[in-house]
Amino acid sequence: MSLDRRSGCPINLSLEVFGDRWSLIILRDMIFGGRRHFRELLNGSIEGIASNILADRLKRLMELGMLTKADDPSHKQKAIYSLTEMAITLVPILAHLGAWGRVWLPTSEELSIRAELLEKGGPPLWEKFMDELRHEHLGMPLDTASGPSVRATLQAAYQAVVARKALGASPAA
Amino acid sequence: MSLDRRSGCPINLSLEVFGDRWSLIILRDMIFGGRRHFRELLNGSIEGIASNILADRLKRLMELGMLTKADDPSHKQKAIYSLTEMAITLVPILAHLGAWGRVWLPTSEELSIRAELLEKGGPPLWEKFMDELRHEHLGMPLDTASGPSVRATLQAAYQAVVARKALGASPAA
DNA sequence: TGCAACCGATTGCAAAATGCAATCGGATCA
DNA sequence: TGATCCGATTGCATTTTGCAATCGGTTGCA
Repeated sequence: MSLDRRSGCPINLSLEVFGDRWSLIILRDMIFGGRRHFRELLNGSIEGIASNILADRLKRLMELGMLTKADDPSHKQKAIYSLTEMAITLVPILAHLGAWGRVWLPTSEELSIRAELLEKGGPPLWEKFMDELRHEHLGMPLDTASGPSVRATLQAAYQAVVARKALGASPAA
Repeated sequence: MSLDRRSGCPINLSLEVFGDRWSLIILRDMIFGGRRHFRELLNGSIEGIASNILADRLKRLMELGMLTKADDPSHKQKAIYSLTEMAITLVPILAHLGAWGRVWLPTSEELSIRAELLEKGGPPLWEKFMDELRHEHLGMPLDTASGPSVRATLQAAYQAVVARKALGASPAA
């Protein structure tokens, strides 16, 4: 919250941007979950952020240039949040972070399948995903004719794991 | 500090490890600064961590399996902290983070030169650096006959920038 | 031998951040 | 018209942080 004890070190400055418990969670939900509205972020994330913290972090991320806010034309009260290029370029970092967490931390299978696919896809997949995000959030044209979106692919893999687990421990046996 | 509101998501779990203001700063100083002792970490880092916070984070990072502590044979009171493999594999993440910060945040020239070199070196340089860290911290043999250490190279570049700036604005004009 | 400096922490206390539940005024929907 | 949803905001208890002083012990030096 401070922004003052800064030291010009890239890592330190990066930590001042998302070195807290929630900022990167919000960005994760926007990037991978496709969430754009306050309520979606409030109720959608598994971790359960409080509304005042969410409001504060959205404001802070806007001030830092990671997000922009606009009126949702379909609903006079709805605000729609968009990622900036600055936030979209976090995708490789999030991919690395997910890969590291998958190796070293007790991740759950259904929630780490996306990290696994993202890791396996490597930089080309990240680039495709970033292009899709630029399209969604910045209105850029989609130059690569593409097939299913990366997010849809990740989501489908997640659903497949959830469905398999719901059928019981030994589904195809 | 919680470790409870966990959600199995790799990114969330990663944030529970170093999603705070100081943990990653400490690891940065150990990795890039070569610091191994409490006092070095306390007085060495530009950002000025408090001693109680440092003690708490070192303990926490040990509990998480990122660090180990041992007696320094040269001094009965000195403790020497070592990185584990889990911490050493953060090097690519730190490299990416530094690269991102260098692009998007107001980094200082002398403190970002290391991030720049690390970025330009790419994965091969990171691997060499990680091997050196494994040698220093885990006692592994150095298989690649190597030339100057990565840390020394980064440090020399930093010193060169500092020296150039100390000579005044237009040194070679 | 004495004494200052240094070792890794720990303590007490003030300030700030966070978590939580209730609530706001307005817009939308039935 | 009334229930529901919208993005927040408020008040308050709890937790975390920052800061300075200090701890008991070790070391280096005169």
